[in-house]
Amino acid sequence: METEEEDREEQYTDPGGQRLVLPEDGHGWKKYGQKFIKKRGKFRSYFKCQKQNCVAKKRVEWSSPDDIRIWYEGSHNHASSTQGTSSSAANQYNLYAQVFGSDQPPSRPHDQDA
DNA sequence: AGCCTTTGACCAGCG
DNA sequence: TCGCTGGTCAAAGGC
Repeated sequence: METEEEDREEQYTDPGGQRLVLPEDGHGWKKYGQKFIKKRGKFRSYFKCQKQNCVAKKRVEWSSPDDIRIWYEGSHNHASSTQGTSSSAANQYNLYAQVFGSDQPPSRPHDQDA
């Protein structure tokens, strides 16, 4: 439906020196931090929308270039950069996108000690 | 020149 | 009370 699946591949550098391929959402994201979640044994990157009116945030968690998890937090104040031929789903509220299949929301069900 | 990326440190909240 | 983690910000460097 409103799922604008722009399958573009963006490359980000992994602390290990690898290249991660993230699907472009049609927005400009600015990376503002990266941390290693010991509780999960995975890396987590923090992205923020470049628009000042945009308070949307993007988070990427991955343990391997083949196992990446991405979810969005907040909502966009402007339509997707990718000219929405039709109505873009950029005005949705909290939504977490599962690019690599279905998974869990941003909420941590429980922190299993590592 | 501008823009983006990366790392470290700091802070806060919670157990 | 302390420790720990997670999250954000800042600065610098590079292209």
